Amino acid sequence: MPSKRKGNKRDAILDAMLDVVVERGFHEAPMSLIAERSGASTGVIYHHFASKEEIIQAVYERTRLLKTEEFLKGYSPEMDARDAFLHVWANCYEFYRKHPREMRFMEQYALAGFPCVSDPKAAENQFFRRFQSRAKGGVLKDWPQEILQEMTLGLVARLAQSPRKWKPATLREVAEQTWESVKAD
Amino acid sequence: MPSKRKGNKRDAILDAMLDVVVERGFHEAPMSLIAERSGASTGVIYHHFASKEEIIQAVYERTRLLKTEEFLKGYSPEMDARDAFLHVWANCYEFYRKHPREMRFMEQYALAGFPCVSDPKAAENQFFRRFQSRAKGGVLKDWPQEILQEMTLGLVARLAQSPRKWKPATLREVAEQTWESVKAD
DNA sequence: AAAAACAGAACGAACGTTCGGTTTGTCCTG
DNA sequence: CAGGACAAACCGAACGTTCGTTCTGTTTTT
Repeated sequence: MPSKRKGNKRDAILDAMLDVVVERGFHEAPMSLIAERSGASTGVIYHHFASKEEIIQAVYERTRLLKTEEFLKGYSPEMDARDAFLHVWANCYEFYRKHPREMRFMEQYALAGFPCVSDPKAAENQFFRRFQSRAKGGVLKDWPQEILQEMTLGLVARLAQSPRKWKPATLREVAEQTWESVKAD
Repeated sequence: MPSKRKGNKRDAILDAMLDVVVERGFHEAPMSLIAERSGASTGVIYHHFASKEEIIQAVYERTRLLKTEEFLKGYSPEMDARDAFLHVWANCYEFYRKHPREMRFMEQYALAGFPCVSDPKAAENQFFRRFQSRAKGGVLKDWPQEILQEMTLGLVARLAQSPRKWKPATLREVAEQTWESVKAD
């Protein structure tokens, strides 16, 4: 049971919801279990949150913010295009590797039909504005952004999700080959 | 309410479960709604299936079989490597386009922690045996199969999932570029 | 006439939520 | 610095609802 600062159990409740949803799915995530895992009583849970759904939304929002921050860490628009691409690729892989539970939660959240009030791909979009297609003065192939995104960061997400750990050399090769695939000729 | 042959409601129940799960998630998929949507009473549902979970497993298995069949339609191991690749790529895209609900169900099923008794990627694996990496006498880059799979059929799955409909010319270009990315130099 | 398919009311269990009361923290006043 | 007052944090039993499942009986098929 992860205890947090100041005797406040709000974060512990969010952590518990994240864990339980990832382990067992939104079905089979009863409040009684959230209470047990977080070390909070059902009473205090409803002191912090109005409903179960509000907890889930809060986990979503907290994770979305964390992702946006870590994605763009150490990136600046002045970087050379290829370097910037490989840098964010690595950031992205690192994030998903370090936060596999958060990643699974986000995917399940979107798939299960919860309302995504704020764009879950905000981080990706922000980055891709740097690399607009050549027709718009960018350096990438003249394909729709969504396709380019799936070929690059979408691929990273799924590679990081795998239980296998890839050799750094292989990952580097994949990243470089990907860059070759999407950059304008 | 899709009615089926022979007055048998088994299929209608599976269809209803598929629809409801995709629309609302495994949570919020009560039997009462399955009964209403399928036009079957709760009594007859439990005549055909032992439990709610068994219905879900049956939907999973039915979809998995359908997918395996359609993936490899018109494919034979004697085809030229590049042609075979592009052919199955197109099959794959078509399948996901024609069966978006089935696709979402399968993803949610795997994510929500249901036991995958039979390999959900059986179709992909069967196809990829044709294209083993060069180190094993194949024609693809010497990367792990899982990576190659994500770069190719995994990408198709994502593209087909998008609400946007891509131009056939663009798709063809993406397919060809993908082949260039994964084939051995 | 026997079996399979079907209907829908009913049941117990489990769920999300509420409620009354207790502890802990904070800050004001003398 | 003591003490009292107010609020926020907290607990867990209890409530009403809804869920998955069962049961008894009816209709349809073979």
